Amino acid sequence: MKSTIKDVAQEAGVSVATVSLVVHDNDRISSDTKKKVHRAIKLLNYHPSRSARGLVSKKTGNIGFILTDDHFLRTEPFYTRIFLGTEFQARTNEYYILLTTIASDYKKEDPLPRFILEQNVDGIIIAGKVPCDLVENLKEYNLPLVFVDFLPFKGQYPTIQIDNLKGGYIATEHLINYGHRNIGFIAGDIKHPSIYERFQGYKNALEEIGIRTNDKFYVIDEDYPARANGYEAASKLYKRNRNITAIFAANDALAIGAMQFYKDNDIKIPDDISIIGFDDVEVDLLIDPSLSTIHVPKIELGAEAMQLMLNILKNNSTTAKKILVPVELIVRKSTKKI
Amino acid sequence: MKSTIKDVAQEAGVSVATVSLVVHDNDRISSDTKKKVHRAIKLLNYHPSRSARGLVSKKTGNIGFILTDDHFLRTEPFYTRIFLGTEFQARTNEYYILLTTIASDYKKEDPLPRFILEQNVDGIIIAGKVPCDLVENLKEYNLPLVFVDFLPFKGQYPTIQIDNLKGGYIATEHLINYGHRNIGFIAGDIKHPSIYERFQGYKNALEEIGIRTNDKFYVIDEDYPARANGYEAASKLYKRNRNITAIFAANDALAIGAMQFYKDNDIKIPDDISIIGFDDVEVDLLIDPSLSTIHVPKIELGAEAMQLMLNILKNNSTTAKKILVPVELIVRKSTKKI
DNA sequence: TTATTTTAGTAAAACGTTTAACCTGGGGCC
DNA sequence: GGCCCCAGGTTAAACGTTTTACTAAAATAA
Repeated sequence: MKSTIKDVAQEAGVSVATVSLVVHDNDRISSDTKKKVHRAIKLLNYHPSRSARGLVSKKTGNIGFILTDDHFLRTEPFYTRIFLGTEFQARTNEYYILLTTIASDYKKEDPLPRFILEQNVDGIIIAGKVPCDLVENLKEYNLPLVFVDFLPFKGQYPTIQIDNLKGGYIATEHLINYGHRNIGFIAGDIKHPSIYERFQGYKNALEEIGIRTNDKFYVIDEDYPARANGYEAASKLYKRNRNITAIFAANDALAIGAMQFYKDNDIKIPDDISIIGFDDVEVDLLIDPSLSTIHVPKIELGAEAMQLMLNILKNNSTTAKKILVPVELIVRKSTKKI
Repeated sequence: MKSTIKDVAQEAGVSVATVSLVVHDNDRISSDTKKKVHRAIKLLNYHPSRSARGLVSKKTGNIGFILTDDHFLRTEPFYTRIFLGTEFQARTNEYYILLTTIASDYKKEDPLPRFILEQNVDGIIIAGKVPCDLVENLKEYNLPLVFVDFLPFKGQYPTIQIDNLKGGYIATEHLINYGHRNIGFIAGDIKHPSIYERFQGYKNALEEIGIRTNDKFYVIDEDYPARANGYEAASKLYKRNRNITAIFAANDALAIGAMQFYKDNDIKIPDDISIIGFDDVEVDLLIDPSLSTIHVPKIELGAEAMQLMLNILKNNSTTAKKILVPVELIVRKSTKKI
C-alpha cells in the first residue's frame, strides 16, 4: 500500500539517497538512473511523507492563514473569498493552507495559534485588521509574514492591498459626474486604515472640484460596518443634513443598511438619493435597486498574497513589497444622474 | 527558541521517554515527576513537533475536507459555512482542516488529493455530492470517511444530513396552510439525493390532503441550481400552467431567480404568487420581498460532521451512523395567505 | 530473611526523509 | 605510468518523537 523511499530504492536498485536526489531533481544523478527511479516511483505510487520530510528539512509545506473571528463570521463572503484565492494558489503550488482565527481583542498574553507553536507552518498570511499584539508576538518566531487588506502601523511588511484611495476617489467622481454636489459619506471604524483611505479618496475627489466637506456630510463613528449600522448612519445623516443627494458608503453592507432606511422613509433610490457602496460582495445584484459599487477582486487578492509568500519562500527575500490591486467602478441601478 | 523534548528532559532532569509519557498523561509516572516535567514544559514553552509525532505515530492531526470545485465557487456561502463549522470544531479539538477541491467530473484515473497520497490526513470529510469514482478510489486508503449533505449510493458510510424530506414537507405544508392548492415545484438536478428528498416531502404533503401532482406542476430538469435556472424554470412553468399560486423552490438561488422572472412579468409577490425557498442562505433577508424559506443550520452541519469524525477516530469505530439535522420553517414576506 | 511482585522510570529502536561527507572507477594530463 | 579530477553515486547521521522492552528500587509475601 503506502510505499516508502526504501521500497523505491529497492525496486530501482539504487540507494535511498539516490531516490531522494532524483525526487529533488539533483543534477548529480545521470538521466539513466533518473529514468529508472521515476519508473519505480510510478510503479509503486510513491509519495514522500510530509512528516518525515518536515522533520528533517524544517519545511512543512503549510501556510497559516489568520484572521479575526468576527471577520471570519461576517455574513458577506469577503474574507472567505480571499481565503479561497489563497487556497487555490497554494494548492497549485503544492502547499496547504491552515486556517485559524484569533479573537479580535487578542492580547499579548494570549496564546498564539497552535500551528505556530508546533512549528507547523512555513509562513503566515494575515487577512484583515488584526491586533498589534498578535504581530508583536509573532515576531520572535520570525516566520515570513504577508498581510492582505491590512498593514500594521509599525514595522515593514510585505502586503497586498486594495487601492482604497483610488476606489474612494472614483466612487465619488462617479457621483460628481452624475451631477451630485452634496455627497455624504458613511463608514464604520474610520480608524481602520482601509476605511480611512477610502475616506481620503472621497475628500480628494471633492476638493479637486473645490468642495470642502465637513461633518455635516459624514457619519464615521459607527462601530461596526454592518447593515444595522448603515441604517443608523443614514438616519443620523438625514437628521443633520437634508441637502444630500448622494451617499458613498465605505462598504456594501453599510450601503444596503442605508438603502433600507431610505425605503422605510419613503425616499426613493435612485430618484431622491443616489447611493454607491464598496467591495462588490455577492449580494449586490440581488438587492433592489441593484447597488452601484466599487468592485474588489477578492479571489485575486488572496491569490496574490499567496504568490507573494511563495516568492519570499523561494528567494528567502524579505522585501517589504507593497502591492496594490486595482479596483473598478461598477455602475448599477442605485446611482442616477441629476 | 524552539525547544525540543530533549531540552525539557534535561531541564526536568528526566529522560525524554518520561517527558513523552507525561505529555500523554501516562499513569506510570508519579505525580511528583509530572509536576517537575510540566514546570519545565511551561518554562521552555515546549510544544511537540507535529512532524516528528506524525512520523512515528502515523497520526497527522489533520482532517481532509473535500468538495467539488463548483460547490466551492458557488456564490452563496453554503458549503463555505459548513466548512467554517468543521474548522471550528476541529480547532477546539486540536485538529487542522486541510481543504481541497476536486473536479466535479472526477474520473477513476484522476489523481487523488495530494493530502491523501502523502498520508497527510487521519480522516476525510466529504461535503456535498461528489462523483462515485472518487469514493471508489478513496477506498483502498481506508481512511475514515464522513459525508455531509450527501451519501453515496453504494456502500455504508457515516453521514450528516439535512432532514430534506421533512423540510420539503413543512415548506409545502406552510403553503397549504396559507390556502394554496396549486403548488409548483422547481429544482435543479433532481438526481441529487437531497433534492429528490425535498421533492418527496413536497409530494407527501400534497398527497396527504389528497392532491396528486403531475409534471404540469414541476420543472425538475434544470441542470444547475443557480439563479438563472430559477428564472428559466419559472418561465417554463408559467407557460405550462397558469393556475399555480405558490412555488416551492428546491433552494434559495432558484427561488430568487424565479422571483426575478415574476417581477419582470409584472406578477406580484406575494400577492399574485407565493414563493418559498430552501437553505436560508445569507442573502434571503436582503431581497425584496424577503424570502420565506427552510432554514438549514450550516455551521452546525459542519461541526456535527467533525464531531462524528472525532468519535470515529477516538473509538476506532466505523459505525455507519446517519445523523439527520433538523430544519426550520422561516416565514418572511414572500408567502401570503389567500 | 529471601523471593516475588509492583512501581517508576530509562535505553534504544523505529518512523521516512535529507544531506554532508565519503567513496570508486575511469579518463585526461604531464 | 603516476597523479589528479570528476561524474555518479553511496553511507550514515540527523531530525524529534513514540513505544517496547528492560531495570533498579521499593513493597509485599512467604
